[in-house]
Amino acid sequence: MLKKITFFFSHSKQVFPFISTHSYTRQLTSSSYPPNPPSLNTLISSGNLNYALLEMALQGCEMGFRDYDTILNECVSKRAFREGQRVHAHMIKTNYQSPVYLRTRLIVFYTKCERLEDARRVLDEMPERNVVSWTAMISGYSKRGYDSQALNLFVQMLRSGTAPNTFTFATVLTSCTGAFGFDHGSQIHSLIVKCLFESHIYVGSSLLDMYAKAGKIHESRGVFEGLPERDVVSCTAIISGYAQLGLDEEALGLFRRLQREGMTYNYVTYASVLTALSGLAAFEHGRQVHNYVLRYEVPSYVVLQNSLIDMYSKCGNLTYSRRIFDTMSERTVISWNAMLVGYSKHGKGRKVFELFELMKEENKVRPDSITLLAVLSGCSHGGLENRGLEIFDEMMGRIDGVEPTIEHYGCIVDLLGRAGQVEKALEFIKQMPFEPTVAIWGSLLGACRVHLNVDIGEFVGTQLLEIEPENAGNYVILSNLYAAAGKWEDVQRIREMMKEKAVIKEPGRSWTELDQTLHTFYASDRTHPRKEEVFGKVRDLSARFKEAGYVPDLSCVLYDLDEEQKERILLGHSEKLALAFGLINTPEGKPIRVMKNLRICIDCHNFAKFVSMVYEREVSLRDKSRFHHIIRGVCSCGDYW
DNA sequence: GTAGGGTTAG
Repeated sequence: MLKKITFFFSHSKQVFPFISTHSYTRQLTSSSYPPNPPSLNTLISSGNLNYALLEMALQGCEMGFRDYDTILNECVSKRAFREGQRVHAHMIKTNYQSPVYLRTRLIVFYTKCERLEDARRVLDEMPERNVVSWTAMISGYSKRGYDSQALNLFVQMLRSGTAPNTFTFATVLTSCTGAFGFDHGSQIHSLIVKCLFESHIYVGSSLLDMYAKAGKIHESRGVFEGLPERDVVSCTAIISGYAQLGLDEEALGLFRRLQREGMTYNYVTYASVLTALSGLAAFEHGRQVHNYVLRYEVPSYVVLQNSLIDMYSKCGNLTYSRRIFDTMSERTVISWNAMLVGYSKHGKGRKVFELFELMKEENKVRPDSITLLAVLSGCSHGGLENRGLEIFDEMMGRIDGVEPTIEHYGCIVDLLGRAGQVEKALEFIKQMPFEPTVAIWGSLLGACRVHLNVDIGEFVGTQLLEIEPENAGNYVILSNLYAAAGKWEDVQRIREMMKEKAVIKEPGRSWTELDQTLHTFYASDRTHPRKEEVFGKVRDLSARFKEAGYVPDLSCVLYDLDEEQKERILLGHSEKLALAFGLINTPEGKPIRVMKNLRICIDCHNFAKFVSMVYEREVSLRDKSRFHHIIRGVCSCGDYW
């Protein structure tokens, strides 16, 4: 199938008007000494909080509503916790009867200073509350990620008979995430409809985002299309909804449509567009976005740089990623993680380790759970088993360190399995404080296949088929293992089981970029306009490679067919079609880049090695989880993935 | 006095 992404940044002048930054300095003229001592409000608004507080104390001040209001406002904007606390104490000491308005300010003050318990105490002690005080507290919980507290408080608010307003709904919907997000969110949606707020732009964008995050993209789109007006946030929310679900082409298509319709965008929109481009590995398009972003320096520039690091890495160009990383004036933990993950997925274990050391040395940003995942997986794939184990032990032993999750344990299973220590990996699984997941069994099964451990492989495979009988991939790996061990009866048995139970979820799809167009191929594709030419090329390649020693791995086909038919199926694999297409259309010596939506099969991996040897081409193949850089028949993955 | 979208992994 031919999918062309139109060159959607071609009208740069209208689309991205040049943004000039004006800076001007305002000379503050110093006035003569004031004839009268400054009033409390003047002191506060001049920003001299401490002086204001001192005045307050010295005068044993009779503070009024306006004084408290102004000073608390100042404390909120400066996040001045100690000072605000003193103001609160002053209110209590002088027995000031705060109105709802000021108590709400106190709630906001405490939530902004991340003192949720203090904020809640203020709310709980209020003699009367209104919708704003409830919403301020709900918002405090939501922003800090205390979703269940936010939802509980929302329910309490409803029970108290206070009607939510648009602020409340827009806020509380952001806490509808995770396992029950959709249940809560759709109930709240009903309330919104009843209150006639469905068309409200803030409520609507929060609502469509809730649906998108729950994976209900049709509902999300429905809300979006029903909005009477659109703005940058609602447009970005729907685009990012598609992108985050991996519906990259849809995200870009919608972006183009909205762009034609005159949508405005900002750095968040760019970040979402980059996510979609990364998914497609659309290098040239990504580079264009980079060009525009360079002119779009905003305070959140670091977010965009993080997206760019990731985009270049997912497009196979780590050099560009590192260049951005090195020139950043400020780095967040995400910047480090994006770079570390990049090295790790490209199989560059030593680079991962070096960068991690640099991160610790710089000591500006604390490693988090994702950092450790990247480092452990990098060590595992880069042959640095001992380093990986050391880091894991260190992590377990430290109080201030990262709490190990099941994923971290999974990395260690992978690391041991990859190093050939299959028994040790099994022991490790048995001692974990977690129930093993399908990912963990799957990783060990892969190790059993590579290291030909049929006994453990059988045990692991059986566990896996029980937990996840519908996943066709598990049958394939187990069958590969039996085939490699020459146990043909078992291969037959697995094939029968698969026919009975397995569901092939997603069809294999590969694509390659040529002249800013993505050419997509499905297995045994009959839709691409140049299919005859491509199939012919694959057949030629196969014949040529056989002379050089290529033997088709028929164990990758689980259908009950004769050998000739099996070979025909193998030759129709989408990766081979995309590789052949790349060979036809690119000049000699140019690296070939192919992307695949699933994991690459053993036979195609081997086929790609022959492409690299016979044609002396570098082949870069990105599958679902990692890169395979193949040079002269040797793959960066070390034949283990 | 209260509000919506974003970047790393899976």
